[in-house]
Amino acid sequence: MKSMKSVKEQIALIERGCAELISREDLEEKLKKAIEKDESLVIKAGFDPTAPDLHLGHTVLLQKMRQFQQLGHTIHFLIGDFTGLIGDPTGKSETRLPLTRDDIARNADTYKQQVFKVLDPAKTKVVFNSAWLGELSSYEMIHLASELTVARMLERDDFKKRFEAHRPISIHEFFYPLIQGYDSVALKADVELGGTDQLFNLLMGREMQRTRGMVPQVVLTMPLLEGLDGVQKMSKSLGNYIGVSESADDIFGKILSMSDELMFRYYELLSDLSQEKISQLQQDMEQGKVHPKAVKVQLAKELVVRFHDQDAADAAEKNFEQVFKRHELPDDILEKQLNAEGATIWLPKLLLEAGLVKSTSDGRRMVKQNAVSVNGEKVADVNAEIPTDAEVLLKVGKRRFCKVSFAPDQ
RNA sequence: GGAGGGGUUCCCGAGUGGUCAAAGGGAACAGACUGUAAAUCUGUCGGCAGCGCCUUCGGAGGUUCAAAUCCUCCCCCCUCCA
Repeated sequence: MKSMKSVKEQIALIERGCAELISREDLEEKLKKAIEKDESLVIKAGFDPTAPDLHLGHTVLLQKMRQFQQLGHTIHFLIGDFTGLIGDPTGKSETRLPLTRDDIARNADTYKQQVFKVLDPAKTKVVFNSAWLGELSSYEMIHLASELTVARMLERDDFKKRFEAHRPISIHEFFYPLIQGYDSVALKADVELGGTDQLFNLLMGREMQRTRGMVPQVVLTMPLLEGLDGVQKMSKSLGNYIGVSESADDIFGKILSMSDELMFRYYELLSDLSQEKISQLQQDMEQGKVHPKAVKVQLAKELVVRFHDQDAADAAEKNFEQVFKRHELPDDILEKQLNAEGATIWLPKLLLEAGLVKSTSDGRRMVKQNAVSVNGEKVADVNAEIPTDAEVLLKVGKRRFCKVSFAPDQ
């Protein structure tokens, strides 16, 4: 811890990109003490155990967590296996299925695998809130509930809206913020990180710590990253996400296909570039000094490097140029072997079996829409028959390829 | 416990006996134009050994030549009163 930076330097770094810091004075105080005593702060961030499929939206938070690690602090990566049973109240949350011990262990492994693409494992403690929450008796649980009033709960925006709209709020949903707050007590968290939508829950931790005479945690919220549609927040269920485990080509392609407007949002929230450099890029682009696509490529490469490596990023770029700019074939095309059941095969059927369309009807449509090519030649005839005596190269739309070979029918 | 409202294809949402695979919008997909950007225009948007046929409108029955539409029972959701 000898090399810990000054309070000022640390705060400057921590504040960057954040939505809200509550409060700066508290953080200063905590950092000062940490430096004096040569200790690291306990940084808490909670994650839902049900969807261990991290996407770029999560990494906004992870990046911030990594910064804390670089400053010498310890991350407590909290997997809300207990809270997961409740489900964060979203207003339309379905009843969660109870997770088994095995599920949780498996999910935790997946989490680690993905999280450590960003975080430093040596400075990360993975913890489960069932460890302490599972120990609470019903008496203690009810006692916990007595700490807060309904009116206080209704201050939470989401609850308030639902209450005013006469939409249902289940009692158990009140426990979510309560329990999340209690987690902070149990962990003795110094700082808790979360998305802006978590503000209420994060503040709850502050409040509950204060009630117990602890120095309340500092709350740091990060903006929510919009999904590829540019409107709704990135989420797996909306299908507008880029997963950290996706292939280099996919990450690259998805970044390139998003709107220019959105690109700078991604720069701000995801890039390691300094704010000044980002502004410079934006300015250069607006003045026509740089092509928007080049700016986008830079971002795409930075992210591919982060989740894969430099080689993968270069390859992805090369592949991309090859396929979309020069309309050539990608280097690695999915190959499939099918059984030849006759001398020829109906094209829509072939597309289906190659996995390029979801039904023969879909295949017919694609053919009709002039989206299909066989061995480089567009085929628009719905009744086309393809000979099964040679390998065929299929292409549907701009990015779906498959090389099919036929095995003699048994 | 009582009263009322509602469940339609991915989403919103029309449709109250045939002309309904079901209006309209959104999303999505494909084509043109591009930078796999935006905007715009066009088309598609249940399935199928292959265009005519099959299955869809919460579920199960029924009436009818004909049902998303009418009847019966059931399930689910919401609101108000208690």
